[in-house]
Amino acid sequence: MQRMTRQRLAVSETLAEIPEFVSAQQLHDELTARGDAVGLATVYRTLQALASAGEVDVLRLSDGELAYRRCARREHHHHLVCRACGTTVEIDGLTVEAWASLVGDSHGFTRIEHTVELFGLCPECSAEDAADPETVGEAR
Amino acid sequence: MQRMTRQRLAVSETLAEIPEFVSAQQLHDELTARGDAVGLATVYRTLQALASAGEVDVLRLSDGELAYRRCARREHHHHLVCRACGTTVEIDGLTVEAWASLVGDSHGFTRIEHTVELFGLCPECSAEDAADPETVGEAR
DNA sequence: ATAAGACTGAGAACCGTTGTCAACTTGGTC
DNA sequence: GACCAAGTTGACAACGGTTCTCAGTCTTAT
Ligand SMILES: [Zn+2]
Ligand SMILES: [Zn+2]
Ligand SMILES: [Zn+2]
Ligand SMILES: [Zn+2]
Repeated sequence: MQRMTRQRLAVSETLAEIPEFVSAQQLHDELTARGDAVGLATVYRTLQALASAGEVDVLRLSDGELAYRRCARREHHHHLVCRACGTTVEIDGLTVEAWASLVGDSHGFTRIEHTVELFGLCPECSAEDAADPETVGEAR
Repeated sequence: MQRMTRQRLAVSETLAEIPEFVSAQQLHDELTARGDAVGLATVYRTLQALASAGEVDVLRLSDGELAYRRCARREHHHHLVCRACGTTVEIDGLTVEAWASLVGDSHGFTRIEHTVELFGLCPECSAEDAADPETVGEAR
């Protein structure tokens, strides 16, 4: 039976207040900074649980680490993420959904799953980039 | 200046003979099995070099590890990979390419990059799966 | 209040990957 | 061919994110 604990609440609520995708470690740091410390192992466990319950989305950053985000919609969707500041836009991929199953079918594959993520520079970071390409960090 | 060594040749040639995506460690094992041993660090270095030279494709498996494959075409493309046996089909994604830049533009994002991979069960593995869903391994 | 068992957290373990550095090639030069 | 500068190798250590362990703690049903 699932129990309600201070730790789970802290993880869940804090995650809800962060609009960008964050790694388990970043969230752990944030919790600590807020004086709401939770063990790192618990942060990992809780995020996994939230993810497999479909309450949060998981994304694998280019360096391989996992990042989590509480998205507005629970239905399947994709993300457009700013590489410099992390700003994230939720995208529904009707076009890609159709494309994916079409491609799968045409090759006789079944049980198709797809990974589709978009990365770029958001409007603000694009402006900075145009002004001086060197200063635009590639944070994620 | 880049030099030609026994090790680089072994890695490059062996990779060319393996039709599936393989991890650095799998390739290292294969080389050892073929009596053509190459140090693990060298396998990693060589694969990185081949990848950044655009000679091989890199894919991140669901467990996070990197896998490499010498694809037939050097132009940008995507993959449809069998989760059970690794069979891989190269896909060109004209539809997704267009979709990705359209979505990026419509949100004012620039320098869009995309990650698009399809996973499923190939025709043979689909047949096994239909016969007995329990026996179909989920190797990758 | 009590007890069963779910949960926590410090630290160890894990595992893919990268760094280190002395010894070993390779390839151009004489 | 001999020589040398510098690219390359590989055993091993180190790294970083994630998972495991397990004794102690807390939640919840009764
Ligand atoms: Zn989302
Ligand atoms: Zn989708
Ligand atoms: Zn390819
Ligand atoms: Zn593409």
